[in-house]
Amino acid sequence: MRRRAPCPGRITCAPMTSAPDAAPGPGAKGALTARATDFPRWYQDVVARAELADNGPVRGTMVIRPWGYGIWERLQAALDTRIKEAGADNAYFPLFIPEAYLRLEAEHVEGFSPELAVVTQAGGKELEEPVVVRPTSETVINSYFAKWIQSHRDLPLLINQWANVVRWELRPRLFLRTSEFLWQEGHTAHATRTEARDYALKILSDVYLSTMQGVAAVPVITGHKTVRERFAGAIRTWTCEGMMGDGKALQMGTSHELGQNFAKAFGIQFSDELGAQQYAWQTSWGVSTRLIGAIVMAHGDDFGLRLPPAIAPVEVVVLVVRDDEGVHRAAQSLVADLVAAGHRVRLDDRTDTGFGRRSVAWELKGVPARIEVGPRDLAEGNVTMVTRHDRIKTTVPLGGAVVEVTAALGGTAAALWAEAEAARAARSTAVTTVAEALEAGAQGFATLAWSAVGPEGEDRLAKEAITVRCLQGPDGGLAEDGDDEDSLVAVVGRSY
RNA sequence: CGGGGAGUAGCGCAGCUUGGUAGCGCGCCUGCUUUGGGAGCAGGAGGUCGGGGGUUCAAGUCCCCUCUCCCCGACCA
Repeated sequence: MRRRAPCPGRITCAPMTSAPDAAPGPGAKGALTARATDFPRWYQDVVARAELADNGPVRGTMVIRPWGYGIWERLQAALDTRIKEAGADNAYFPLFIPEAYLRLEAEHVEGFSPELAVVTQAGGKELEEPVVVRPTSETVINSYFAKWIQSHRDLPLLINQWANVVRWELRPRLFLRTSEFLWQEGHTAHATRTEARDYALKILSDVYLSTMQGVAAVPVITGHKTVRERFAGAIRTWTCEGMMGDGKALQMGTSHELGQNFAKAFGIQFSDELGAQQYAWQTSWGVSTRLIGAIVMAHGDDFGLRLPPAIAPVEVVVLVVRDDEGVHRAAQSLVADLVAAGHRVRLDDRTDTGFGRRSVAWELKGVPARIEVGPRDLAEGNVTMVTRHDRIKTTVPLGGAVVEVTAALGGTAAALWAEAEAARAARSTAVTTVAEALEAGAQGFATLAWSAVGPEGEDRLAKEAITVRCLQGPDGGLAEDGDDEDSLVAVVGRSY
């Protein structure tokens, strides 16, 4: 990487004086808990100190603060573009669902009933028919699909909605598990099983994998869930599983083949080309604000959050080091140049607050690049650039700062990706027995033949809080329709 | 629901054993000096001690009741 090398055109290339081992310890003022010391505590600290979110007044609820919501908006934009490219249109369905709808699909209601919030009183009186707050919208949406779909010409029907959903949680964790969260849920109906399956896989790769890996720079593995782990009401659940900094897996998104389960429950039928009545084949798929938690836990370090530029609400912050007219002028014009170059920029000219405090604040928030404009550098026509992911400081000529920042931002995502992938590789082990999987799975991902596990092995693993995260084909790719169960590979580990 | 803990300033906590003026750190406000990695000094604001009852001359502290929250055991984006 150019910035590390002694570099012509620059005056100095210095790493920061405080190496990672100079991380603030427990005694330091306002320090973060070290990630290796207590990962859950570190996570909470980062979420709080980076001002991503607060706990809501009702247990399990979450207030998403502007910085956290800014990340969500960037993720949303990336996902929404891809969803539309996949042909789905946005729509909106109601928050309240008749309780009776949930009961129409047996597995579905069984899967969700423990976490339903049910409204029994409204308008000052008991409701004759209780309504549930949607935990997901299969039931309402499909009841309308049944009305809208009459002919094979109405298919495929591809709908997405951005919404909040409620699943009452006993053990809440900000972004990862809250009683209310924001997500996107897609619901589609197709004429054939193959078409539905292909669409579920298209979403998995072209929307989810593309966003998680290409935008958020989080490496994920894909595969399908075991019967035990799959979505209530699906015939197959495809999943994206990321590995967090402590070796635990996080389910970051799922895409389901629903078969004809809901079509039969809700009467979604169409006349085919021959005039015969057929039940539609369906999919549903979703990702949520949990992705923010994934980004924190996959990329964060002892100094706080680290964001890939594509989802950072601010890509570059220009810091006025001290109150000086020339410095202010230079900083302002640099901001203008950066904006003109297409970057999301913020000017920090709060010189009534100490420089160190402001630096630390932006570092905690994970802003990918900072430019420090101070009189000392400026006297020599320079500014200092700091890249967040490696915390390396570089002195660059003022006139070349835009080019330098653009180049640095271009390398940030790749660097974060490489680091996360190396961490995952270091915690991934191939094993052959359930006993070995118990050990390796406690540290990270253990891979072994599914035939060596099976539903019985799954129970054994579950006693140690280890689950099958996904099943893959013999070559490590997605399983093909014709694959023999015994040829599959299981990836197991602890999870959030 | 079973087991373990905690409620005192915005946040984190001490004080309770042995009742006697409500404290500390961080944060916040004002002023001055500062500002190139969490600044210093001085001054200041901020409290129904979770709630109710009782004992006592006197309760954050002792007794009874009650509420809430957190952590560990069965599900999930």
